[in-house]
Order: sequence, then C-alpha cells, then structure tokens
Amino acid sequence: MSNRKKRGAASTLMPQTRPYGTEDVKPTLKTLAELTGLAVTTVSRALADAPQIALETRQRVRRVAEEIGYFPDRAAQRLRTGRTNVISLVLDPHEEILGYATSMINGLTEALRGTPYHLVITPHFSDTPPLDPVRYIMRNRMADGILFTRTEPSDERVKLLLERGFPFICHGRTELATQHPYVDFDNYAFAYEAARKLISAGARKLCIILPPDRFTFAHHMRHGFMTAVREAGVPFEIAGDVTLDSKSEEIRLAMFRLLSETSPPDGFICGGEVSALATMAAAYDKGLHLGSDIHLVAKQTSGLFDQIRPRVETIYEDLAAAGATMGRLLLRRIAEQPQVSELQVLHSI
Amino acid sequence: MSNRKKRGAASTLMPQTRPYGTEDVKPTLKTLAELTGLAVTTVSRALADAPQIALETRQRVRRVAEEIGYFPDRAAQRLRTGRTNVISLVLDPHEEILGYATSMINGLTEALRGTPYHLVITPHFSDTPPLDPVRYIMRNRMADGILFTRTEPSDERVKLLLERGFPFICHGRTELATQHPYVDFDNYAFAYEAARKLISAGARKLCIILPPDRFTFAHHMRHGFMTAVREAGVPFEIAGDVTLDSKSEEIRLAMFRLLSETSPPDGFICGGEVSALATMAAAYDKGLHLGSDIHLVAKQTSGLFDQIRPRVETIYEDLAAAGATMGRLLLRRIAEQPQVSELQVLHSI
DNA sequence: CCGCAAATTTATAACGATATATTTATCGCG
DNA sequence: CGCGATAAATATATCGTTATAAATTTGCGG
Repeated sequence: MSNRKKRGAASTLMPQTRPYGTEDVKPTLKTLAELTGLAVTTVSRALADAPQIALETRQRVRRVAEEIGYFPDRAAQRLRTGRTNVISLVLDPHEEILGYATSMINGLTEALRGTPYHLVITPHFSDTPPLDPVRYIMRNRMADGILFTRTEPSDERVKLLLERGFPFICHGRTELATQHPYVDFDNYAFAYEAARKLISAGARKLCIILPPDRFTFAHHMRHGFMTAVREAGVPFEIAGDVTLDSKSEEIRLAMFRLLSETSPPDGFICGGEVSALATMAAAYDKGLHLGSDIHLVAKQTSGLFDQIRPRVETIYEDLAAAGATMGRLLLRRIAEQPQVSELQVLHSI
Repeated sequence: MSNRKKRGAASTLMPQTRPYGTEDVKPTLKTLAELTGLAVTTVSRALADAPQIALETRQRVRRVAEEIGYFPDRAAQRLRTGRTNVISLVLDPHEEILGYATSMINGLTEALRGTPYHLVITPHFSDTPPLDPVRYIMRNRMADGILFTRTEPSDERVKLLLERGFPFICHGRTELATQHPYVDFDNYAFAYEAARKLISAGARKLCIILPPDRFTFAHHMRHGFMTAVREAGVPFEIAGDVTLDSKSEEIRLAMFRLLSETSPPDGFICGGEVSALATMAAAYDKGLHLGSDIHLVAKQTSGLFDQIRPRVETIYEDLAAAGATMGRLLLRRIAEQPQVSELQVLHSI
C-alpha cells in the first residue's frame, strides 16, 4: 500500500547533482522496489522471470534494473540460498607438468562461461594431508562442488566426498567398489600404443617412466606397458629410482645412468613432457641419436613438442577438453544429482 | 537474561543418537550462543578476540566452537562486512607461454596462505573487451582486489580501477602520468643483457622477437635491445610478421623464412620459451647449428630449458615470485591503502 | 452484481554474521 | 554506603536476498 504511493519516486532517480551515467543509487532490490513502486519480493521474482508475475511488470522491472545497473549481490544470494555458485579446483603441488593446470583451467573456464559459476583455486600444499583442502572446502561451505586430480586407487578424498554426498568430479579413477564420477584419459591405451610404436620403430628393449605408484593412472600405464611388452616378448625395464614427479634434473641423471649400463633400453615411454625432454637430454649428453640409436614416445599435453627437434613421436592428451568435461559434469551433478554412470567419461586416445 | 537459563543446554550438545564425532548441531553463532549461554554478539566478539570480552569467556567460547566444529559462514560475513575475502586473477587468453599462469598462481597461493583470502580465476575471453572482466568483478562485488597481466602503456583497466579507487596490482607498467601499483620484470635489462651476451658470443647480426606492440613490456624490450645494438653498432632486425603471442608454428615458419634470406641474423633473442623452441626448430630444419652458426638467448620461466639440448643461454624470470609479490602487495593495499610508491616493485634480472 | 477461482502482488521471516548503542555487573574510593 | 568509572555482556538493527504464506486484484459464470 504505502509502496504504491512511492511510485513517483522514480523521478528522483538521480537526486544528487552528478554527471549523467554515474547514478549513485544503491543497486539493490530495495531501490528497485522504490523506483518501480513494487514490493521487494515482486521485484525479485520479476527478475527471476517467475511466471506468476505479469509479463508487463517483468519487463518494466528489467528495464529499471538495467537503468540503475542492478546486479544481484552474490553474498546475499549465497547466504539466503545456500548455494555458493562457486566450484573449486584443488591444485596439487608439484604439478610442474608444464601447463597442466593452465590447460585444465582454460577448459574449465570455457565450461563455466555463461553460467553463474566461478572458479576458485584451492591449493593443496605439499606439507599438508591431501584431505585438508577437501575438508576445508566442505566445512567452510566454500563451493558447491569440487574438482581434483591425481586420483589414487583408494582415494580418501573420494571416500569422504561420497560419504558426505558432496558433488565432485575427479580426474582419474579409483579402484573402489562404489562407483563415482570421474573423467580420465586412457593411460592403459597410451602406454600400450606407445610400446607398440616403439617396437615397430625397431626398439629392442623398452623402458617406461611411470607416475608415482600411489596414483591410479600409474597402474594403468604399467598395465598397458606390460601387456604390450609381454605380447611382443620384448625385454623391458621400468625406471626405478625416478617417477614423472621427480625433478627433471633427477630424471635426466637417472636416464643417463641407465643409458650407461650394458645393454640399455633403446625405446622410452615418457608419460610427461618434462620427463621426455630430460630423457632426450640424457641421450644427447650420451651422444646417442634420437630416431636411430634410441626411440621415444611422449605424452604431449601442449603444443610444445611440435617445436622440438629432432621430432618426437607423441600421443596427445587434451587436458583442456578434460577440464571442460569435468566442469560440465560437475555443474550437471550439482544441478540434478544424476546417476554416476552417466558421469564416467573416459577420454580415449 | 533468558539466555542465562539456557546454560544447561550444553549438555544437549548431541541430542540425536548419532555416532560420536558427527555432531549435527548447526555450527553457527546462534548455536554457540545457546550452548554457552551467552549472547550471539558476545560469542562473535569472543571469537574475534575482542579485548572487552573477558579472557575466560573467550577461551570457553573458543573451546565450544572447536567442539562443534564452528567455522564462520563466509557468505554471512561477506554480506555484513562488505568484504569478500577474495582476490581475483584475470587470466588472459593466449597465454600459451607454458606454465605462465601456473607459476603465477603458485606464487599467489603461497602469498595467500594463512590469510582468509581466496583466489578466484576470472577468465578474459579473447572475443570480449579487456575491460569486461574488471567491470564484472567490480559491479558484482566479486573480489576485494584484482590482479591482471599484460599491461598496456595506456591501459584502460588501470584507468578504470584508479578512477574507482579499486585495489589492484598489475603485472607490467603503464606510461600513464598517474602512479599506480605494479610488479614488473626488468625487460629492458633482459633485452639489453641478452643482446650483450649474443654479441660477446660472436653474433654479428641480431634479431629479436617482441611481444605484441600494444603491451608496455614490448616497448621495454625493444628499447633495451635498441640501446645494446646501437651501443655496439651491430646490425639488427626486429621480427616483423610475428610476435611472442603468435602461434608457435607461425613463429617457426617466419624464422625459417628469415634464416633463408641473404645475410640472415645469427643472434636471436626470444622473450619466451615457446618462441625460443620455434626458433631453434627453424634453425634445425635449416641445418644450422646452435652455438656456432647461430646463437640464442631466451627468457626462461620454468625449469624447461635446463633439459633442452643443445644447451640454450637463458635469462630467468621468476613468475612465481612475481605472483607472490603481487599477492602480498594486493593484500597490503586492500588492508591499508598505502602510498603507491611502496607498491611499485621491479624484479630485476 | 455476487461470489469464487485464477492471476498478481505483498508481508513476513529467515539466512548468519557484525556494527552501534545500551545495559548490567564490578570495583575503587571518599 | 554511595558514587562514578570501568569492565563485561547484551539488544537491536542491518547487510541484500529469497522462501513461504497471505493478501489483494481481476475475470467471469450465473
């Protein structure tokens, strides 16, 4: 009632003497209500395009909202609705795998584009338990969903998130009985194909540098590798002292040592770009020629290897696509809580 | 008064029959007030360690808070105080400079560690005006401060942010009359030193690949380069068709063409890792030998070039350090609004 | 032109915290 | 014993939004 009387307030839209375009009205629903002579509730629903608000009213409100530059206060929405409109990407330490995070983030932001969702980066510091970031996000209600990488066979994060029913998508699989959503690259196929390529290129003894054994994808790679070498009956070796997470310098030295042994491998599978370069450097330092003395297949996740000479055989993993898929799946999961089975995406090579 | 009576409520801490450790009380100030028999206000201030709350009370509140797993609701705090406890990093498109974003993010998260601040990534899509992300962040009150990169001499973002008095730190400088905070690498020195190195290595004609001309640091690099070549009276060339932002493939082709000309340059300065690799690839394809036929100095921002063979001369820019500095400066700026001069940090080589 | 349903709009009460102003308890001192 | 000063705690209002329930207006058959 009393609001009705205030309809004329619209004329006081710029009461202060200010240059046009710098309206100093506070852009809130309340202001909007005063300007339109409607109730705050009505304005709110009008902007939400609620069908029970007359079309004409909705349009009018929308017009005035635009005029005063109204944008809903995310904090207030968040407090009221309980939704943060945020998803969190847990960034693991030691991800020197060049551009790993960047590619994924690029894909993610593409997936979030046009949605109200934002991406916050939650770091996982190497001196703290892996569960910390996840716990932190849940307890502080920091996000509506979580993304993380480097999944382990019996991943505690997965267990906890499943237990709490908190939306998440992980990059990589577990070996848990319970199904859960994930996005993964077919690292079995990668290693298998890589081995096949090396063998048909003439390599006579293969070597693979694996990720740290605690990660599920290390098992997949090993399995793919083992299957290929066994099928072909080719001698092989698994780089022992060193993993894809090792410092590049260490990898190079380890590979140098390996190449100095009697009957060293001549075919190398590197699951990352840095390890590939380190292996190449070791071979170079050893005076070995890539393509004749030794062969190498690397996993490529950036445009980098297109510029490496001598040319290196690579298998491409599209991390931006993985990020985009993870983002989309997570949003879907947050919105509808669908069956897990729909959400298990395996990016094949 | 009536609250006093409720002191006994502490015994109803877990009224439901639930396994210990899964308290289902809502962890809010209200709950805490009921449990302690204090007023909500008191609890709030107790947790804030306000001196006008008795020490004994503060400790008691803190104990109970811990017991029920209380953590303040960020949305509520944000709504009430107007602070978001968020800083936003605007990620530019086309940052293929491997790990550029990752390094910076790593530094940033290190700087934010232990603070209540979070990092959100606001993408700047290449098909939208550069001002959009900044406008977006300010109007939606998405963050308390903004970080961005690739600063231009007359950067619109800087102008807008200064005008609005919104806290920000940019990576790179402007040429605006007004002072403003920034963190920058000394790209003048980089190019100057690189040219000196090439000349003393025996290069007789220099070439530099610059960033797109719209960025301030392109001017710095050019200036450093020009100063060095003029001082030494050495012939030079500036890669014309191609910039550090060009696709690596294009850079390689351009360099290949350049090397095919009569009396081509034999000393190259590459402001980024990708362009360096592309240049090396072009030389390789041309049959030229690095270190004798041609010389190259690259800017290194990752451990990558330590594994590149033949070895490449590099000058290191520590982007993680830059990120950390930017983070710290921004927090300081948000907190105290200090003099700009304290906030202008130039990372020298 | 009454009355009842459908179409609109509104009032009220949260969400969980904090700023401001006030009240109540405690104490020293004349 | 009472007074003012200090210490400690409290009440109230508010941030900007939305969910719920209630109220009003409108339309239309009878």
